[in-house]
Amino acid sequence: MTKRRILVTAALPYANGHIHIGHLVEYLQTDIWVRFQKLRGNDCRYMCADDTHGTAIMIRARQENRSEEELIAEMQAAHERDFADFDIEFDNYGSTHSDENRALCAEIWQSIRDAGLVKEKDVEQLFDPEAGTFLADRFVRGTCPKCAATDQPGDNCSSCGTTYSTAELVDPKSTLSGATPEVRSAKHLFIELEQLHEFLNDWTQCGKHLQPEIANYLKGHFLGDPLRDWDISRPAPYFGFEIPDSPGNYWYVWFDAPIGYMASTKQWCDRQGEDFNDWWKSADCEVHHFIGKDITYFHTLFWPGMLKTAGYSLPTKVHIHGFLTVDGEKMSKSKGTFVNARTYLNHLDPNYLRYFYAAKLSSKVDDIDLSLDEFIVKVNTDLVGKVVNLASRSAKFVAKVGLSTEYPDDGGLFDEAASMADEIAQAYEECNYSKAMRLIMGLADRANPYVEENKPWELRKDDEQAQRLQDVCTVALNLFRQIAIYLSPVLLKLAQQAGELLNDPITHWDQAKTPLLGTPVNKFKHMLKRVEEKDVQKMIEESKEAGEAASAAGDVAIEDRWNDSGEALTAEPLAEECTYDDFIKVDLRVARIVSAEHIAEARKLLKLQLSLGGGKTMQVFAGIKAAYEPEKLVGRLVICVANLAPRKMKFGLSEGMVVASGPGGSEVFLLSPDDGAVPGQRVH
RNA sequence: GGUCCGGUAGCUCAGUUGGUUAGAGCAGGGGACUCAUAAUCCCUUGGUCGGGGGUUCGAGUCCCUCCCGGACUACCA
Repeated sequence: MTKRRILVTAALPYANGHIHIGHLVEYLQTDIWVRFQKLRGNDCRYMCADDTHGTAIMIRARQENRSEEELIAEMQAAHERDFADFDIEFDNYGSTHSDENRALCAEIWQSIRDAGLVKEKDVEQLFDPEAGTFLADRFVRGTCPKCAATDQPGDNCSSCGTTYSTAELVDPKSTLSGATPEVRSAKHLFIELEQLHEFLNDWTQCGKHLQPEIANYLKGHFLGDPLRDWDISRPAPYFGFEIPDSPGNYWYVWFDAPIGYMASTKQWCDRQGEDFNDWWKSADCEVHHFIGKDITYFHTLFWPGMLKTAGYSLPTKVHIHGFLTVDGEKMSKSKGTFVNARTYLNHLDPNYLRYFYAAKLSSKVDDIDLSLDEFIVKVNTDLVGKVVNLASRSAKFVAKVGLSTEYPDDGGLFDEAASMADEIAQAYEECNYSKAMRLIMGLADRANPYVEENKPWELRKDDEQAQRLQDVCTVALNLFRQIAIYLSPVLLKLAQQAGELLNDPITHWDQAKTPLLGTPVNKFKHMLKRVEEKDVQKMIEESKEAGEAASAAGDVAIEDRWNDSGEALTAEPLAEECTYDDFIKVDLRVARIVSAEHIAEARKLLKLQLSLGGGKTMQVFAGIKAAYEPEKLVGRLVICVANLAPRKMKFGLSEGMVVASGPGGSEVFLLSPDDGAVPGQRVH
């Protein structure tokens, strides 16, 4: 087989936060793939870097009163430690804030200019006069222009869900300084992606570069219409690279981040004496990107467009994975399931997570779930009970004599496992690790009965059976070694231990084809501890404490025996102060729901008739369908906004709103007055 | 509402181009063994393959339709 040259990247972690177990899905998925390729003898290189630019980094550095460089250096060191401790091994780990990246950005930019893809447009954006900076959407909060909810983010309303531009916000405030931002016009540079539409259509739809569901998604959501211009610049001040031919403007972080893949490769090439063009401008070299589904659009439209225009290799494949849930839910700081890599390492062996993720990952974009109970059971039964057990139950019987010099008759077990090498390899190659793990565990399931049937513990009692004993253990240890080879992309430590035990290092996939014979066998050393439930709990507890500390930071906690989580407050911080006059503008009334009905076509809305008493009624559409059965609402009292300007909705006129708390969906909680209140009473 | 992906044993899933009585691991029940990290081995309970139609000699597998779950995406006062 010819040796493939393969360049692999994982998405660059942002320098604004620590690595957590959600990130690790990707870095482990990629690391396993790279280790597999290397084990097969391919010339495969794993490149990554910290993503360091953007407003968020600039702001944080300011808040911490230090330079951006200091901040990103510290974060990068932390990232690299976390990765290394999870046995994630990069051939080069760089930074987007590097000379190599700056040079490559300039070169690619020039190509894009030369191709006539760049145009200038004025953009109105909010500017913070006190902080002296333009504000990205998330640094502005204000009143929703549609529903008048206060303290809403700059790009969409968390109350009514409307999306809008920051310039449309009513009474906007900068979250940096609290100042009222001014609308300022600034020149921005855009890439006219539409000029590459036909190319992108072909590239995304040809069936080779993307998973089918992703190709479909792009076709449905983007490629059906003209592609929008991509706003690629940000005016100063901005932490990043200034655009050489446009002083005062900086490349938007999403321009220079993927180029960071190349810059990291460049560093490696310079160090190794390799030719950069062999990796990025060669038809003989495959380029594989591993990313999460959240950044699909940058990697499947902009990035191929940039590479194409600049004359570099296009990605051979973009492998896209889903998100991690823990016990079926989004990771949650208050539940302690938002676990940082370091917190995990404080309590558990990284190999557990490597194996568990491998057992769960497929080539689909589906989210994967880390069920903590399943995690414990799976790791213990598969790795300890089935795999390691094979070695630990047979090694000591041959510690003195070593392995037999001829491979004994094992009923075809070894050959059978050897013949599965291609099928297992294929599963790894396709990123279908769950299938690979299933096949490998099947081998362990066949190996243990062999030991059982041949009873080495009885053979050792009879000196005349010494040869037979050695043979049986030779078989068991060779079956164990085969499994360790197949698992070595996932569990390199186990492969190392197997190599040490049998005095023959595992370095190549094909070692699984030939039994190991005649080598000495070392004293068996414990290979993998069982997962203890209490350690998992301690990890969750530590994460929970960290989450609580973060949300309580800045607030003086008074004694609170209910110990309510700070999550709700964090999700939706307090609005700015208002006056009594402001408050009384809103006429809140007690109302009785006199009818409530489903609207078949509406997913979130119920149609309500509210009575304020005396025959006065109002029709209200409320987004509570997922939380309440209409028949259970009829008759109850609620609080409504009675003087809200009526609004025409898809299903009719809504004349007010009922007030409720909660994040939305099925988590909506209507307010009720205490007993005694009657419809029509005003809330003061 | 649109697009896409799923719905197979209590749980996690496998079921190749439609082809014998639908499988595995785990969990549950019973037994055995003691070399091994209370690991292992044997036996065993358990499924109208989401529902209903259709195509076919034959459907978990193909077609239609409905129901349910998830993801993305409108709208959601």
